[in-house]
Amino acid sequence: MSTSLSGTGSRSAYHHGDLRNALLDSASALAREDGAERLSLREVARRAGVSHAAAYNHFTDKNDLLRALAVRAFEVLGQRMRAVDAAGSLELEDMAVAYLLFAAHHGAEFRFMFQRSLCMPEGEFDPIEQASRNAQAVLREFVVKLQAEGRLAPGDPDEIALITWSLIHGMTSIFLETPAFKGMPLEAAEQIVRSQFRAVTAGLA
Amino acid sequence: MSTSLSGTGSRSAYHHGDLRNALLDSASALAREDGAERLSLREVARRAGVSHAAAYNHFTDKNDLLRALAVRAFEVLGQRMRAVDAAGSLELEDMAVAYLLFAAHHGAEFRFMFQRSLCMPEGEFDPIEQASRNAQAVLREFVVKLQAEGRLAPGDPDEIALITWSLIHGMTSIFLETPAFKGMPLEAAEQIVRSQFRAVTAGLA
DNA sequence: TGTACATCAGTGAACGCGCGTTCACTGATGTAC
DNA sequence: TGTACATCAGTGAACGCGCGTTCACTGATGTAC
Repeated sequence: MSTSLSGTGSRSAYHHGDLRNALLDSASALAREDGAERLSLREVARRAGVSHAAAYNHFTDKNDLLRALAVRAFEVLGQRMRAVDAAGSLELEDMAVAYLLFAAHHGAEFRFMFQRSLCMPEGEFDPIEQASRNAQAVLREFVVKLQAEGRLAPGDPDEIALITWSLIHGMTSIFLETPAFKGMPLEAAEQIVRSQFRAVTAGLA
Repeated sequence: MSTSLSGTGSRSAYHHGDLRNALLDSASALAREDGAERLSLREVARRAGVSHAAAYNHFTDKNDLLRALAVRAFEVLGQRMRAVDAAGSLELEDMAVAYLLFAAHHGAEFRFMFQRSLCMPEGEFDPIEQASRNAQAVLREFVVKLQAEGRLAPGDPDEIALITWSLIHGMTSIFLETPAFKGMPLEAAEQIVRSQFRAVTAGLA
């Protein structure tokens, strides 16, 4: 994601090739280092090695960039979850772990994904909301599959997916935010999530 | 909390009486309205009806004010939890509900309490960490009491308190942050927390 | 293959703004005698 | 009870700063002929 779309690197520095994604990468790295709320567009551009005005060729304004960051993150999350499904998993806990791992590796984006006030939507159409729904749809499809396989009790898949999503999100938040868990090795967190999820799934099966 | 400590209101506007708490109240209200990350000291003072320099008679700088906000919030949370204990409760779920209600009513402070980057401690001594430990100590004492009463299996109370705290915090975070749950009536959230906690306690008893 | 030109995607100077912080000041209050 | 004075807790002007955004510009690239 941090490599240029031009691939060859033959583009001159002047015409960057994929400045849009490079800016998002810078924003993500800076958010990780300094905190999401201290992000400035000028610093993002500086880090991407470009003048601060250059960003306006790719985003209408600062909020647009931040929103794009959240949208791109939701797309990556969706990919990770789709990969779990495609790999033939039949366990909800695999989805939960995919979510956990994504959050652990993209803690900075995570803030923008769920804390709307950081990049207030302003308009009637909220692209982050749409991206969020797309990711949740992956979980819904997975729930439908598990029901078809008899791994999950029948019932409104929307409702089950919502509850499951919330549970996954909540458990992940604990590991990201609770001071006592922050330094925990990822493998240990993964094991806890798995055992909790087995208990829950037993209840839903 | 928004009333002056002087009580009588006889103090002139010039000598405010309890500007320190008034500033914290303003900060809390503004954080709720505009988002914690957009808080400015000048706006806080403006809202308290005072010049922006006045704040420096009560706080060394902006971060000091934000830290004090988090500390005060932890103290209130501790009081709420102590009240549950003092009322003779023998159920972990009562503590969980107290936590949930506190968070629901103090969502703005909640951010400062757990998101250290908003008011970076800077120094060797972190007053927020201390305040946090004080609040957690209340839960620990409660766990000890439940164990003495035979309501909870014996075991290291520190460990049990930590797990319980994390669970409470995680569940609360779900209700505060997950879009699907944000608009949920508080009573409904309370019922969910209670039923979840009964299940967990059954496992720990 | 060369040339003219439109377009794309950068640059850097400039703007106004609100911010955090400092400062000399002053009005209000409390205390000593 | 009055007066002198120290202290407390405000005021408002001023500072420098980094920010988001705009602008005229220009270099690099792609296309038509």
